[in-house]
Amino acid sequence: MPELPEVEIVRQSLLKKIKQKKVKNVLVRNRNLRLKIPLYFVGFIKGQKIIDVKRFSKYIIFCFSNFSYCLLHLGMSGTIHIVNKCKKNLFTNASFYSSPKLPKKHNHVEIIFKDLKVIYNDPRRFGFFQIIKNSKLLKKRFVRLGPEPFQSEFNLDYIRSFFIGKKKNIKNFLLDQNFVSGIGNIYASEILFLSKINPQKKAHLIKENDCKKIIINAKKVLFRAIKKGGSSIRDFKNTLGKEGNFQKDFNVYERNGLRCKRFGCKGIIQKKFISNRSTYFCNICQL
DNA sequence: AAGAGGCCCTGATAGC
DNA sequence: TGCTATCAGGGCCTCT
Repeated sequence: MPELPEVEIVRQSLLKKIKQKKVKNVLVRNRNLRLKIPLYFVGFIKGQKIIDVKRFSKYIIFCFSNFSYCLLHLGMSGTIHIVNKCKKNLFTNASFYSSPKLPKKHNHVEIIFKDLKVIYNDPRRFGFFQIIKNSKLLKKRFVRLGPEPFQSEFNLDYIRSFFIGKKKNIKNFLLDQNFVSGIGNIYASEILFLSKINPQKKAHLIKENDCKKIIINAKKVLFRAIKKGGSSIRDFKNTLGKEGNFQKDFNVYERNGLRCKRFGCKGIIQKKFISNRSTYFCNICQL
């Protein structure tokens, strides 16, 4: 599901709902996520006040009042639901919380506040929570990751020096979180389409002008996707269970066999597996 | 050292 | 209806 824009949508609604609130309780139904939830997890978080909810790349960062943190990565299929406490049913435990279309299976973790709860659901369990005990360790956690496309460090000099002598194709570089972080399989194809670059082009052969296009279009695609509430294909929903809208704006992703949307282009969108990941591009304007 | 490939896991869908 | 195979938006590990 989630690339940078989807994670940002989730972050924004979490911040709005739980900032300055105290964690009343934590319920771990299944600790076997990608990283096993440690035994001290509940005790560590319980009683903490959420002073901020930040994000780096595809990681949500809960910031606690004692200067510790909890990372949350949604993996491929993780979703967050925020459910309000339902006053009407205060005396019946059965429907204590209002829950429109709340999935019953795979609700692995619940973080409970006075007036609402945050539910983590993840069928494939590729997501994880991770306690980070201080800001020094937080910095260390992300030290290997490349800059986000929005950061000034993601500039022409950085990209050009990174690409020197590299024979890996550009599409795999956009997916490489150590080069640039936050881009996933959908937006990699979309960025290369806007930049008119063939996804299989070797990085060391990419000219300065194309690097500039990547810088501009990476920002553009991610920014637009955030504005549209993220992309919903298969299972992404925001914290209220509503779908995003950016999938309607896809130029290439899952459009194989269809006409290129670029004005005047007669191309047909192709699907090709590059390193086992589906990749979409126009056979004419991305030559 | 860089780069390709496998693997973690469940669910939806297609084909027989 | 019910099998099996294939594919999913991520990231880490291992092998060459």
